[in-house]
Amino acid sequence: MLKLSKKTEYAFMAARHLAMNNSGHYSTAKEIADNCQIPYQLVAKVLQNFARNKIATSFQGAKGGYKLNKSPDNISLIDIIKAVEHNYQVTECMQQDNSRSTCSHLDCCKIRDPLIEIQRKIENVFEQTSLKQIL
Amino acid sequence: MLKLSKKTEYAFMAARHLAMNNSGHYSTAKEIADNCQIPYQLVAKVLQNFARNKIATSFQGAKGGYKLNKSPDNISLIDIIKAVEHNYQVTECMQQDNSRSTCSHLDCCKIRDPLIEIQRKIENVFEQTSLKQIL
DNA sequence: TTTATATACGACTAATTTAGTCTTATTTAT
DNA sequence: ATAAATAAGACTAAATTAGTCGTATATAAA
Repeated sequence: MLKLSKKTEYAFMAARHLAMNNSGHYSTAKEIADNCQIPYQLVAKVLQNFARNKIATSFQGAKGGYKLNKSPDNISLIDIIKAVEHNYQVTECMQQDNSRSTCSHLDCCKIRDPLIEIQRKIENVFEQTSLKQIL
Repeated sequence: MLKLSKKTEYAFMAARHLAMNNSGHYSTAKEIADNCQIPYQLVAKVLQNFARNKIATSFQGAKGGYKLNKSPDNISLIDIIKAVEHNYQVTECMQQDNSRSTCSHLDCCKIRDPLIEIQRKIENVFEQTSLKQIL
């Protein structure tokens, strides 16, 4: 429990790679996959998510690739997480697409509200850590 | 990702139930299962874990059950989590039974050390929240 | 001393989620 | 044209999580 998914780990690695590339050319999915030894298709999707979420800009075609939109100290880990994870809430009943009413534990479950506070604190940890800090 | 398992949710609920029982008799697995609408066998195991980890004391036989060993403000959520979850680390490579050498990402993976710090902060959130706070 | 009611616990199965692959379309520099 | 890249959905495999079953043991009370 509370384990980061590979998707998030790969996203951190890919973001790190993009942040450290100052060679002029755009970083490609293949390059990152090879360099970090992670499956090509997975990095590719992570990078597509970065582009969709404005963390990076993509350039299609030959000599294409990705570059970060902001400097690493202006990108927080929560931005990266939110870009690749559909749901990163600590409990199911906190997930956006779940209304409270779907909880099967009814009124017995009084742990939801205190857990929301915990969720907030954990999110804060990721929000306060910038990409620069993991370079 | 970062989702608490049902096991942990059930553990929080069961601990809450134990904490609020001042009726004199020991709380049984069946009672908690019925009251909280969670599968009997699962609560039973959670409670067994509580007993093994000295969070609660068990009494076998008829009129048996469980009672907490400490007052709710002296039990932190991390105690409860550690009692029921074998591994609660945020990344695989942080899990006790994994040495660094098993990481397939080799030296490319520089995210481990910063994540250890994040792990520490998250653990801290659970450590600083007592059972009393979720009653 | 038998019965009913509990915990203890390992083995197993089912369900869900996560990880990874395959395929096809589109874009663009050369 | 061709090669090299992103874009994206459908699919499969693997792993984890959730839940069940069966059996042993302990104990209060009839």
